[in-house]
Parts: sequence; structure tokens; C-alpha cells
Amino acid sequence: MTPPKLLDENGLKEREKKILMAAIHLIREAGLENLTMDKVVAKVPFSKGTVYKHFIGKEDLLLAVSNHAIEVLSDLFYRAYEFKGCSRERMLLLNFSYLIYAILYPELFQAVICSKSQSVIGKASEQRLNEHDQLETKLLISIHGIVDAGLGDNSLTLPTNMNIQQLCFANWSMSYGAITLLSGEVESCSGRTDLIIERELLNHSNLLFDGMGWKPLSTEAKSCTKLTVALQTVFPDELALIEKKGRQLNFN
Amino acid sequence: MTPPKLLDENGLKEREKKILMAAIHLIREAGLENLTMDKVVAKVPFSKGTVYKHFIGKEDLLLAVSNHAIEVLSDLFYRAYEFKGCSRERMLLLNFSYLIYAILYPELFQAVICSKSQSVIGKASEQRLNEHDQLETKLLISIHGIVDAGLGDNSLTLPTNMNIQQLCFANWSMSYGAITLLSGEVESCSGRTDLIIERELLNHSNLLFDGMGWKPLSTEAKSCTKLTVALQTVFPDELALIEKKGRQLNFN
DNA sequence: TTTATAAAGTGACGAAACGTCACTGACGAT
DNA sequence: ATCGTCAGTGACGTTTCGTCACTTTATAAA
Repeated sequence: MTPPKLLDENGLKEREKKILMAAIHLIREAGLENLTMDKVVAKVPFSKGTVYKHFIGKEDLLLAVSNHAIEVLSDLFYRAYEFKGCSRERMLLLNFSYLIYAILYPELFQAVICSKSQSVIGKASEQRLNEHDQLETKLLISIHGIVDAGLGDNSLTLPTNMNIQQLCFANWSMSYGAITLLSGEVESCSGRTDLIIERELLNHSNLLFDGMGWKPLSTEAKSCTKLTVALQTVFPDELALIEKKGRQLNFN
Repeated sequence: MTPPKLLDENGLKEREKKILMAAIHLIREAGLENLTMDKVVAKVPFSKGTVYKHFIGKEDLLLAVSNHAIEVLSDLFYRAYEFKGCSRERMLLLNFSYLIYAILYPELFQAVICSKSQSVIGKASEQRLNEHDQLETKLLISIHGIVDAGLGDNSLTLPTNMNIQQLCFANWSMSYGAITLLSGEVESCSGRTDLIIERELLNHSNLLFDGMGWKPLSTEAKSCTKLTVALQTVFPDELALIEKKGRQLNFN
């Protein structure tokens, strides 16, 4: 008569992860556009009903992938944050960690972008949406920390009419725009001939930081060579993986 | 034995437009995520087969909507280009014409963003893709023209390691990032509390232009009040429409 | 050990949407 | 009048989604 408690909290998490990974593999192999629940179910030792116990629908699953992606990015951001260097250098490094992520995990990057659309948000579970918000906040912590450092040592002063949050967002949206438009995921962006993403990201970052008056200004410092060193120091494995992919970061 | 020529070239174009408009209405009413070919067919006095004669699939139709959207934006850009004012003012105005467009035609803005994904590009017709490229090039002409003007009167100098194309792209991707992340279409972007799109677009533009050294620098000029005047001059009808929507551009 | 009970798991099924294709009918040439 | 061609049609096969009636499993009570 006593209701039996059969569910293992830990096992549940593990199973959810399994489904999640299956989905990510499918996206990597065949593209987000070819992801179907039937394929996910086929790739996993559980039935459709069980999969739907974890994810209320395809969109919910996609948002879960997106959340996982943000966690991965979050780690990269934190490592950029920890770099020993001046604040402007560190922010530049953070922007490039975003690029590394977009190159290394295109399927995750794509999932995050897609999951921002109303068609996904509208069908995801409340819980997953909350998780998403929390993760995005976590993401901002590293950015915020670097800006704080800049303000602290007076290499950066808040521009008129802007607070810290706005400054952080300016950097974020700038990187987002450049990487979204130039990373391979978005095909056919005309006027994009001869534009190399790493070079433009460097340019845009420098323009923005100079506009903020973030010292040392790009006229004073060889930000390019410094960046190369910082990247090799903080993200050696990731750079190696990128080269393995036949790609190479190239500013000149 | 002689093959009869029954198709009226003009009528074809007209019919295609009709289908296109039906699709746009459906998107406006029910969102892009609820657009189906069956609904389009039902809203139009032609059969499914005929609709599929014009658009080889749902994605092709979506790209057609996107192309139409770019034409609309193209017109706004050109009007900003024509404004009598200093080059920096005009570029700021152009960025805001982009915002006006995003506010006034959210369904078109959404369609353009979505149509950039591989899932759409991959299934659209070759012809439609070419058209897309051409339209995007057309879009860039106004931007290019304003930059040229700035270079011409020495209010702007090319930053080291950047050419005109790169400069144009910097402006474009900056606006794209800010508007995409802050316009209502992308829900739930955490760290977005208290961020008002028109204020941030102004901030980002000023930071970027200052970073380029585009005179007059924002410390010298009251760009805010000047922008308000320019907007009222060039886009009075659009601003009225925005107010009709219960929205109001507000920088403070 | 057996039985009762509720949670967990299953996969067949109906609904919805996509895109195709065999057919119809209209029009011009002969 | 007849034939050939092509635009137009919509029923149909296919895919995918998400549900739900049913089976299995695990534990507590008898």
C-alpha cells in the first residue's frame, strides 16, 4: 500500500545527459535542420515515451542543448577572465574565446542562436527557461569581472550615460554580431567577401575599446601579437583542435 | 504541333506577389513558427500545385519573404543616405532606420534572421539565393556611400589595417548585434534588464564611431538631439506608425 | 513467498504538414 | 473537329510529432 519510490535521482540526470548527447551528435552529423525526435529515440536505449518524460518536445530538447552550450562557453569565458594581463587584453581574449567556441562547436553555437527564436522559447518548459536565464547570467559574470577590473585600475572610465551593465552588453552584442554574421553557420552574407572573422573581431573589438577610451589604446599597443601569446597560453588545447580541423587563426 | 505560349509573364509576377503577401500576413498574425504551406494555399485562390510552381518549398517561400524584407529596408537605408547632414550623423540615422524597420515590421525582421540559417538556405532555389545576394549588395550601397562621404571630407580616416568594406561591415554587424539581441523578437536575453534598444543603439554607435575617430566626436556634439530632429525629418510617417503601435523612441 | 499497488516504460496510433504526381481542362495549331 | 501541349488541381504517400492505453517493474504489506 505504501507507494514505492523507484526513481533514482542520479540515474535520471545521467539518462537525460545521454539523450542530450545523442541529440548533439545527430546535430553535428546531419545538421540542426535534420534533427528529429524519432532519430533521437532510435539512437538511445529508451522508448519515445521515456524521452518525452525528460523533454516535453523537440524545442525543449533544443533549449537543453543550448543550455549545455552556454555551460561550455561559460568555462571558456572564465578562463579568459583568469588570465594575468591588463583588463583590455583580457576582454579581447574573452571575445576570442567566444570565437574559439563558435569554430570548435558549430553545432552548439547554432543551437544557441536557434533557441533564441520565439518558435523554440514558446514551446520549451518553464523549468528549462529558468535554467537558461541563470546560465546566461553566469556567463555575464566573467565579462562583468573584467570591466570591474578596468574601472578599478582606471584604465577604463564609464562613458557618459552608460553604466557597467550597458558597457558589458555593448561588448557582448558587438562580438555576437560579428561572429554570427561571419562564422560559417550563416551562409551567404553578401559584402562578406574577403572578410576573415578573426581579423574583423579584432578590428571591431579595438574600435569599440578605443571608443570607450579603454587603455592602452590600440595606437599604443601591439594588441595583435599580445593576443596571439595570450591565446596560446590560455587556450593551447583548443587552438590545437582548431588546427586539427584544418583551420588556423590568422590576423595580419 | 506548335507549342502554345499561354503564360503571361506579368500575371505570373502578380500571382507570386499575392502568395508572398498571404505568407507575410500569416506570419504577422500567427508567427513564423506557425506558417504552413497548407495555410498559405488556403489563403490564396490557387491550388497547392500552383503555389509549388512558384516556390519549390516552404524554405524557398521564406527566403522570398526575406528578400522582400530586404527591399523594404533598402528603401529606408537610401532615405537615410540622402539626408543633408554630416556623414557621421547620416550613418547614425541609417542605423536607426534599421531599428525603425525592426520595430515596424517585426515579421519581416524575423524572416530575414531565420532565412540566414542553413536549414533555409539549403532548401531554397538557386535563383532565389542569387536574388538574395544581389539585394544584400544593394543594401550595402547606402552604407558605403556614407562612409565614402566621410572619407571625402576628412571627417573620417581609415583605421590602420582596415579598408572601406571592413569599416562598413563593422557598422553593420554592430547594429545587427544590438538590434537582434534587444528587439522583442529575441525573448529572454538575460542581462538585458533595463536595456532599451534605442538608447543602446545610440551608445554603441557612438562608441564605434568614436573608436574610428569619426568627427565630430560624441564629446563635441549633442548627437542625441540632432538625431531626434533628423528622424523627424526623414522618417515622420514611420515614427507616427511606431507611436500608433504604442511604442515611442526614447533616449535619455 | 505471495500479492497488491503505483510508478516507470513502451510503441502503436492519430493528427498535421510536406511535397508529388497522375489527371483534368483550356488553348492554339493544323 | 482533332490533336498536342502545358497550366492547374487536389488526393495521396511519407515523414514527423506527441499522446495514451497498456505492460513491466519494484517495493511494501500480508
